[in-house]
Amino acid sequence: MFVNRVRESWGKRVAESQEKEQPRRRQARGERRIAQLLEAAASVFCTTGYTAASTNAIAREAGVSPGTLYQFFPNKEAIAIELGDRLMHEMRDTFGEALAPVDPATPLEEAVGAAVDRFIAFNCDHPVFFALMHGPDIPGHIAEEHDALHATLLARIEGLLSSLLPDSPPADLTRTAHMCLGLYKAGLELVLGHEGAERDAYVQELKHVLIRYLEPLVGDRLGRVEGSGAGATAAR
Amino acid sequence: MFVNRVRESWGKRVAESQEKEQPRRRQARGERRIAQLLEAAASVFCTTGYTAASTNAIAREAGVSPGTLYQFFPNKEAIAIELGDRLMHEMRDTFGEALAPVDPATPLEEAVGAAVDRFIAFNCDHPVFFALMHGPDIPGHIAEEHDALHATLLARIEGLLSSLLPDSPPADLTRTAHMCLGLYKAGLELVLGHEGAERDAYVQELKHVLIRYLEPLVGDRLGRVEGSGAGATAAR
DNA sequence: CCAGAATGCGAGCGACCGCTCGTGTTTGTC
DNA sequence: GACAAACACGAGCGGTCGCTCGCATTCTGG
Repeated sequence: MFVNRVRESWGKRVAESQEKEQPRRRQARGERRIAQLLEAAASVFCTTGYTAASTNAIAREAGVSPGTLYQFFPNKEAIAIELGDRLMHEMRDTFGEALAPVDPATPLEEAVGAAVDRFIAFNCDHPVFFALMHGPDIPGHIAEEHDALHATLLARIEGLLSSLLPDSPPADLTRTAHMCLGLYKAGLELVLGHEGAERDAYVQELKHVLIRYLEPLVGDRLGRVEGSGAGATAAR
Repeated sequence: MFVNRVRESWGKRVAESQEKEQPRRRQARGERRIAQLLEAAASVFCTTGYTAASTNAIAREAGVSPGTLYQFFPNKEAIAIELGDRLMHEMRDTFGEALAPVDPATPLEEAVGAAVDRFIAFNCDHPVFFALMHGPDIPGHIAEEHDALHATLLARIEGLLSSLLPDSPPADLTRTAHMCLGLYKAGLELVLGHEGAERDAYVQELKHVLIRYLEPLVGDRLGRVEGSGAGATAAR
C-alpha cells in the first residue's frame, strides 16, 4: 500500500523532518488502475520473468500508456514489491493461522499432506508467486523484498516444525526448515511443469519426500531411531 | 567445438549443398583466446547470471575487445552453449562411466552418498554449471542447449536408478529421476549457499533426503514394503 | 620474403529499456 | 460553473546491450 513514496524524494531531498508522506489521495479510478497494472505485471512476470519483463509491456498488457504506469509506481522494482506484498497478504488471508499450530498428535503424513496441498493449491492459483520466488534473477538488490518473502515462508515452516520437533536444537531446526522449503520449491517446479494425472503423481512424490525426510526426525521425539543406521541422524 | 558455424550463413543463405562447414583453420593463439573467453564468460555468468552478463563485460574480463569476442563466437548464446558443452565433456571425463553401473548389492546409502559427493565436488569446482543450470532465465529458446544438459543428467540418473529399481515401470522411473534431480538441485543451492561445517551439514541432509526417498522404492524390489503405510508407495 | 588468412581493435549502429515531461482530460469540491 | 488535483497520454531522453565493420597487426604456407 506504499505505492507512492519514493517519487517526491527524488529531484531534491525532501525537507529533513518531512518524513510524513502525504498519502496522495487516490480516486477509485486510480485504485482500479493499480489493480489492473498489478494483474498485468503478474501475467508478464509469469511468462517472461522479472528482468525480461519491460514496463512498457506491462503497461501495454494493462491497456494503458507507460506514463500512466509511472503515475502509480515509482519504478519497476516497486511493482514487484507491491505484488509480493499483496501475495503475502493473500497467503495470510487464505491460510489464516491454520498452519501455525500443529497438534503433535496429528500423524506426520496428514500434517505434511495437508500443508503441501494448501501450498500447491495456492501456487497454482497464483503462478506469479513462483515466478517472483524462483527466478527474480536479482539485478543486485531486489533481494531486499525477495528475502522478506523468503524469510516469512521460512519462519512459517520453522513454526510448523518446532511443534513437530520441540526438542531439536535451533540450528538444526533452521536447517531443516531450509531443507523443507528447498525440497518444496523443487517439487513445485516439477508439479507446475506437468498437467493432470502426472501433476498429481508429482504432488504425491513430493509429499512422500517430505514425509520420509521428516519421519526419522520426528521418530527421535519418541526416543527411538528406526532407520537402518544411515549417516548421522542429527547432522554435523 | 562448433564455435564457428552460424557466421557464414547470415548475410546470404549459403549455397544449398554447402553444408560442409570449412573448419576455419585456427591458430594456437585463437584456441588460447577461446579458452580465455570461456573462462571469462564463466566468471561473469557466475556473478551476474546469463542474461545480465553483457558480451562487452565478458570481453573486458578476458582483456580483449568486443570485436575479438565475435571473431570466435557468433553470438552470446553460443558462448553459453560452448561452455555447457565443455562442462558436459569435463563431467564425463571426471566421472568416467563410474556412475553408470551400480551393483545392486551395494547398500543404497553408499551408492547415493558416493554419487552425491561426486556431483557436489564437481559443482563446487565448476560453479558455472549451477549458474547455467539453475537460472538461465531463458530468453525464449536457449532451452535448446539447456535441455540437452538437463536431459543428459536425467539420462544418467535414470541409468543409475534402473539398476536400483529394475522392475519399475518406465514412467515411474522417469518421474523418480526427475524428482531426484530436482531434489539434488534444491540441495545444491543450499550447499553452495553455506560454508564450512554448515555446508557439510547440508550435504548430509541432502543424502538423507535422497536415501530416505529411495529406500522404500528399493524395498519394493525385495517384495517387502517396510514403511508405516504412508500414501501410495508406488505413486499414481 | 611476401601474399593472404587469422587475429585484434574500438567506435559506433540500431534496437530496446526504464523512465520523464509537457500537455490534455476526467473527477471531486465549493 | 470554476478550479485544483488526480489521471492519462505518448513522444522521446539518456543509457545499455548485442553486435558490426573498416582497418591494423600477426602468423603461416609456399
